Amino acid sequence: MIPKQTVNMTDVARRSGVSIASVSRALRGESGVSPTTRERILRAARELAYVVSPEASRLSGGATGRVGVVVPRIDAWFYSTVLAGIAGEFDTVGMDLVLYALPDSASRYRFFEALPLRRKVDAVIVASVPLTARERTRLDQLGVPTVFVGGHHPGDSHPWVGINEELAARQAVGHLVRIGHSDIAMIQARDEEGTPWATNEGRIRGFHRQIDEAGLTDPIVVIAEWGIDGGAQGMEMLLSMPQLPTAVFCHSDEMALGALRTLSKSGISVPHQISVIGVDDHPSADLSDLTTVAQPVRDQGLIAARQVLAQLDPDAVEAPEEVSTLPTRLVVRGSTAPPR
Amino acid sequence: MIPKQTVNMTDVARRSGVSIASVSRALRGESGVSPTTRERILRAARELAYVVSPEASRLSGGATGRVGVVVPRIDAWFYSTVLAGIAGEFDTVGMDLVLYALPDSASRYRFFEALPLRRKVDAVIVASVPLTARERTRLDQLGVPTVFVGGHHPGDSHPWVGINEELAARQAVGHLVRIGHSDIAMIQARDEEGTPWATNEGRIRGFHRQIDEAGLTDPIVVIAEWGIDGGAQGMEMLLSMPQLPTAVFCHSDEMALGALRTLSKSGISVPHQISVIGVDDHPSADLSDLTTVAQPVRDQGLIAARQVLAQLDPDAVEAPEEVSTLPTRLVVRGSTAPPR
DNA sequence: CTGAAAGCGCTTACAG
DNA sequence: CTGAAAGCGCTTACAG
Repeated sequence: MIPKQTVNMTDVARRSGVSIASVSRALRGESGVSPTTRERILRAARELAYVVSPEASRLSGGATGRVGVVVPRIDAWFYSTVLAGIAGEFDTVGMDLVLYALPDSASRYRFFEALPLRRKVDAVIVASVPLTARERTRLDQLGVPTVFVGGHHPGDSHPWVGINEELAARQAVGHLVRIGHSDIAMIQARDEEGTPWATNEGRIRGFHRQIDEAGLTDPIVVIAEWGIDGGAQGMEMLLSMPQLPTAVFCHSDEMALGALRTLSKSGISVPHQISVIGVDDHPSADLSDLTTVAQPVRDQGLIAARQVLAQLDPDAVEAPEEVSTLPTRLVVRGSTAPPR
Repeated sequence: MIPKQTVNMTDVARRSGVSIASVSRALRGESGVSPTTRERILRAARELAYVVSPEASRLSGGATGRVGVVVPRIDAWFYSTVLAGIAGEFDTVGMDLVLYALPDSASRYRFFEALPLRRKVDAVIVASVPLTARERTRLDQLGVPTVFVGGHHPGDSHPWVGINEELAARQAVGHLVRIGHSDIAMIQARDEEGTPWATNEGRIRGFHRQIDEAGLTDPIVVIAEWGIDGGAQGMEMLLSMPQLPTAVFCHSDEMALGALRTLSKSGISVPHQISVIGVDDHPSADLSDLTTVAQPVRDQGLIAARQVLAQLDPDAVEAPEEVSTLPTRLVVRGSTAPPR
């Protein structure tokens, strides 16, 4: 029994012997429909494999059943994992996910000026995109609930979920200090377009604070482009200096992996001659035996999704905390050891 | 100058002194509007910062401006990279991407039975999801153009883009044979739910064909679950056999990376005691110095996106081949060497 | 609890 | 070239 292409509410109404008004109410779980009628309607809808037209629903004042999700890029472990967390939650309630990637400043500009999401979604999740005041304003003009994942605290009343970047850096550097290192360098990440990523700022701050607290002075810092190759270059910079530090804190695991590659090519033994630590617990960190500070990533997506769903329908989902700072955790592996 | 939320076509019509029919025609660039009128309308629309309501447009016969994209999962390198390719193309024409992940058979079942994409999208891209006949039928019932990425050839007239999985496997095994190996094992991937992935089948076939052609007999084959841990387990199985092969062809780089991990833990030197090769050219393959057969992944998404856009508007985009088989390429790194 | 009807903001024959 | 009007498939007061 193949359902027709164009089953609409009228078909469901006819099949269950009621008006479309009742069908509409029953389908949206509104009160004011008798249990018997509701049951009959739901069965008819199921049998016809009926799907509400989001366009019509929206046009007459309903919701779109869609949430926009904005990420800097899709093909990076962190974001694809956050997306998976969001998608998993949305799937359980039948919410659709409209995906926007803003890989460069041109696409970011277009996005915030044209606001392509306008009138198309019930809510928005913004993952780790640093916003200017102007962009913040434009986002608010969408007039829908907005939830942030990672990046800067929105400051105002928007829900946020993420980690304490500064603390994560301190956990990493603290580990190095605790096992005896006093000559600790950092490979920092830079954005070629100068975007002020909260992650960068937080981890740099944490590094310096922890160094200060340990009473160490003048740590060496090199800055390279974000990513594996950047990490490799950062380590090359360190290698070109007169003296090698005994340990290196890398902005992220991906940069640490690049650093490890450079060290391996140079025949410098890890952790024997130098300790290396990252942040994230990227899947490759395990493979490369990299010590790191793990952050829960999928959970960040999951919680952001729940936050959005709770805002849209407080009865359907229990709302997480307005601000959820998830815990990070030191994962000790073979790339760190006491200095010789 | 912040545009008001509620400017509609009637406002534009009033301001330019014409009917909404003319406004609609002028705005969509249809013929049959005098230059003067058109000019007046466009100016009014600009002054009011008018944006067409996509809902209303769709409801009265227009397109949704949305394409559904279906992937088995989001947080795996291959799929997130394909998605990035698709998203990049869509962004250039303002097409929205509605994302669906089908991580297990339950979600797959729900998806194909409920067809949540119905009436919501202008077209669909299906990435590497093996389809039953029933699922194929259901997909067709969406009644929109459908394009496939990877996986099985659709067989019928749907466009497809992917690689020749069998050839990729032969390129890998051929390399091992060429440098002198004759004792070559394979670590195959299994799906816990028994899904018949085209990738598995193609690569297994390629392995055996190439082994046969080389005149080798009775290759050892172990089967493990897809992924890094599966690869590690597969190698453990090989290590428990009386004799180690001189080379191992792994279903994918991720499985090869797991295999390398096991070897490293066992103190077995690569490529000295055993050569390891994978398929994909996953970013970690470079880091781990893994020889592999590279496939273009982003391009698969990009081409699928163009294919869809061309079907929706032949004038806007030049259509790629109906069937695009992209080339794969041997990438020799340090994990393979002639046998001792 | 249930239904008839207005209306959401467009597109598109159909007339003129 | 231009406009009046039907209609897309819903939601939501308003009645009963």
